[in-house]
Amino acid sequence: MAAMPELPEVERVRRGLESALLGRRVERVRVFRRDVIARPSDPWGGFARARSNPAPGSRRVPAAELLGGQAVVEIRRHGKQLALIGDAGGSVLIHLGMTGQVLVTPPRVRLSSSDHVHVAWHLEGGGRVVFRDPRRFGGVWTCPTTEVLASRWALLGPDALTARETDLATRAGGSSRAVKAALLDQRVLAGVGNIYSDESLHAAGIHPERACRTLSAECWSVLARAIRSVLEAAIEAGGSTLQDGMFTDSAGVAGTFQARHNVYGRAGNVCRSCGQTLSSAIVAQRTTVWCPDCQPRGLSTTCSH
DNA sequence: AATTTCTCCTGCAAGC
DNA sequence: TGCTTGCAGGAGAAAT
Repeated sequence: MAAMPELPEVERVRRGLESALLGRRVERVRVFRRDVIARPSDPWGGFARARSNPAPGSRRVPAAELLGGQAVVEIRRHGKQLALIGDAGGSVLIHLGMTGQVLVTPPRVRLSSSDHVHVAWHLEGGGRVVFRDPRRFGGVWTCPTTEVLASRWALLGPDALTARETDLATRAGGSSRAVKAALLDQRVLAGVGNIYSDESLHAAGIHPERACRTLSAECWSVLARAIRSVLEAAIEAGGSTLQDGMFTDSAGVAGTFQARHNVYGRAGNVCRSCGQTLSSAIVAQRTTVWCPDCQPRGLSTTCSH
């Protein structure tokens, strides 16, 4: 029901920011909520930040640390994370969490923290980029150098858009966990969340509860290909925007891939491939939907393809 | 050591 | 109609 930015949605945002922000200089930065900002060097990488505004003892973040006065020279993405690179070498890492958005808005639209806008970057010559996130599972991390950014991203697995079967088999192959749990683990594979794990497993014909160690090399290969093709199709369709859908790209445009979901959100409906009723259960703490015919639970070491 | 469960937060929907 | 309850989930911390 909620709309979660996974890799395709973040990639749409990245592309939008590339056209709106690249080469532009940040004139002024406004911070409405200090507690969404941290540094990778903060305790636990700043993830366990205090939840009050401002957090007790939290510092005022210098504008230069948030790209103030700098031109944006590059916009990168790894998995679900986005980074704006400034011409002084520093960068701002943004994670959208569940309900985060990065929007390019006209300067005259009035903003406040009651709109859940937490940070606003005013651009030289007009225009503005804002980070808003009602549920505040997302956040902003300031990285003094691209090395700091790279070291943080090194904690993640390979980007799901380019990951190969050997990446998956090496990082998860021997595990007893359910294959869905492995796909959701960002240290295994970066960028896949609940929607695209279910869609990919359906496309690959693999049951979400199959233990990783029961998957053959052939299965991992089929799965890696399915992940890439599902993500590519989703990017092409502008990502998935669900009913209470927070997700839009940086211009506020919703995606259309939700209309092509084959399993996510369709429990009890019929499988579009075979007509069987789709099953649902909690797997890896997430609502999970699959087709009992297309994705046999079987203990065999081959997938259904 | 590996894996599972709990927690954070808000808005929407279902149920009485 | 208006309240309460439940649910959605990314990812670290805590528990197993």
